[in-house]
Amino acid sequence: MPEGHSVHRIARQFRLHFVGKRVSASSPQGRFAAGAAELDGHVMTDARAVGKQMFLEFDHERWLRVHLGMYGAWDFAGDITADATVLAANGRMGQTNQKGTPEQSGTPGELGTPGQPVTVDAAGEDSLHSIGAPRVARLRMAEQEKLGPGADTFPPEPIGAVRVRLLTHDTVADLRGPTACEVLGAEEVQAVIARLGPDPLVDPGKRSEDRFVEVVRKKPTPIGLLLMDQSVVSGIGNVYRAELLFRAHLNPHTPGRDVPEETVRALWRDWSKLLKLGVQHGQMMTMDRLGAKQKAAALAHREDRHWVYHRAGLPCRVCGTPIAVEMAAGRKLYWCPKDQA
DNA sequence: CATCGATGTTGAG
DNA sequence: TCAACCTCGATGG
Repeated sequence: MPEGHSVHRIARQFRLHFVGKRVSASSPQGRFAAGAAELDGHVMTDARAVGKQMFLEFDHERWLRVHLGMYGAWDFAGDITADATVLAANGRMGQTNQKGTPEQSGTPGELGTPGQPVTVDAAGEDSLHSIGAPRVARLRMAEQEKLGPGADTFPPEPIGAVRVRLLTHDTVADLRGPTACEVLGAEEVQAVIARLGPDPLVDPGKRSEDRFVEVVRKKPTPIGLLLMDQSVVSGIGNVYRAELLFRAHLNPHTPGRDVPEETVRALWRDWSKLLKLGVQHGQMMTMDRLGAKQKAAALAHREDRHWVYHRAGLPCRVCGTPIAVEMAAGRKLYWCPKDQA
């Protein structure tokens, strides 16, 4: 489900609350028992996102590669600091931990205690008003971010089929429903990354733009398919594709080699901009050209958030022409037949 | 409560 | 080109 911006957000969450800490790894569901055993007891040393893929590095040169696919998600709980902007937008501030945990709060070397859940005190807060209320924040990070039901003990019981649980002394991350989850060596990680097109946040600068332009401009493949090809450019999914093409006034069927070079460059720069914006806000912001009032509506209601995505048959926000939808490589492609003629 | 569809990728045919 | 993967919110009865 998540497109590139979500995966970058998740990697950041790991950098903030896991990197530098010793991790207890397990597979409550059982399907990743061997992989978890290989990571168990090691210190997480890095967390990186490339496109929709995430790589977690451990201190014995082993990496966990995770791809969330269609419905994968990470559930974070414990001493995590949620993004107030996003949670406010979702209208569920709940029991968010607002302590502002510093990045280096963890003590490397201290092991989590999976077998012995302990009741967590609302540290430094008066608990009289919160009797019966969950004290451990739970944050689900997939395509959307939202607070979960919370918990009274740390670590909380895994909910659902948890493929991997990564536990530190004060934080926990549960992975469910991923397309890919495997332990790799550094060389294998490099091989995976080498097969991916440029990611504007990983490879900023002109070299990446040139690479993207060069590849697109030599292919007969429709631009609507090229934007979804992770070997051409990383991180774009079905929503960003539709929105980028609309913003470029570009017909999705145009062969890559027929798209004017300046338009291809504009596409790359717009993707860079939307990706940064998405990471910043924790959700897709494809209608940044709007005024403040419309922007607020877009933040509050998902259905008001896009120019063309998921708007088949509805009037184009610019010209009123009904938005068209067609299947392209098994995915729904939305576009305005007039503004993207 | 059953069913459907989804922001993705892989591999079979 | 299509099913499988395996999750969950939206929708309908």
